[in-house]
Amino acid sequence: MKLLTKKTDYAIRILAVLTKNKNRFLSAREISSLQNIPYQFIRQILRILLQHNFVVSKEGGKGGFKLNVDPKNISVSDVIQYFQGNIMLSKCMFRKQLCHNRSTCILKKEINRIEELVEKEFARISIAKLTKT
Amino acid sequence: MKLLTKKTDYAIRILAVLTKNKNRFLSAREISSLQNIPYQFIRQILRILLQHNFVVSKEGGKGGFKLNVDPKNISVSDVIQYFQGNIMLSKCMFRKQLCHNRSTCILKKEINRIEELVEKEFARISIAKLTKT
DNA sequence: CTAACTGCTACTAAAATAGTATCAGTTAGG
DNA sequence: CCTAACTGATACTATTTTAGTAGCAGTTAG
Repeated sequence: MKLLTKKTDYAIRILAVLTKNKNRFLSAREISSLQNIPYQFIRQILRILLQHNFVVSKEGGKGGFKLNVDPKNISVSDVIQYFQGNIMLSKCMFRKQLCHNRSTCILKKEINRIEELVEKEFARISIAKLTKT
Repeated sequence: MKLLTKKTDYAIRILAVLTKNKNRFLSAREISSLQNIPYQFIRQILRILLQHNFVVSKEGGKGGFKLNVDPKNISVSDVIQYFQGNIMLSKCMFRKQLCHNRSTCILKKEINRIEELVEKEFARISIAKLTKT
């Protein structure tokens, strides 16, 4: 049961670090060494965070990344969305062949219910909450 | 977010079929065609179910597998245990390097909490419940 | 005796995750 | 106006996990 991949985990940690340094640009290199995340990997993650406007960037010397949203308004499930795809993806792939099989359908229903539960729980955890001392 | 692997999913479906045929031995071949599960794959899964005494087997012609427990007493999380390993495995792998980083620890704590929640939910779903018409 | 079974071991294939390399373009600061 | 320190973007490779296969030895009903 791996709820979060490393990418997601790193992304959250990056956002947490940026939250603690709201007012300046942190370079990929800097965050990488602060959090022990491989440099090239962090660059990839930062680009995704950038694309989804979680952060803004500044190019050139002394450039880097800065938070672009209120950490109260980013939840772990928002991050999951972009790094692991939609949290709710099991749409009864067995429908055609197997819905005559009642137990399969019930299982899918239960899984969906639990996935929703997980999603809600992650939605309640904001980056702000994680960085609160 | 994939809560169940195919192996687990199949295992549950196998147990459900066996529940519906409590009083006779079903061969791997039979279950395979009933549930559209690849034959060799199902054999693997059945062997694991056997090793953990979920089922008993009979060798030779007309042999096969039969449920060995009360389906009320098998939960989805029991099955997960054997096919996906312990549901609760994230033991703060970052402890050494990162627990000075408060946010990481809080995240781990939250993940653990959610994993526990998932485990409890799956524990409440028995095979009997899944096969109830 | 043999076809239909299971027991067991050891594979291969495919997909997802994790991590790397590299080049082009930007900019602060000497 | 050069250059070192940056980001933008693309395209890889490596590792791990999941999914599925092959095949032989031994058992048993008929």
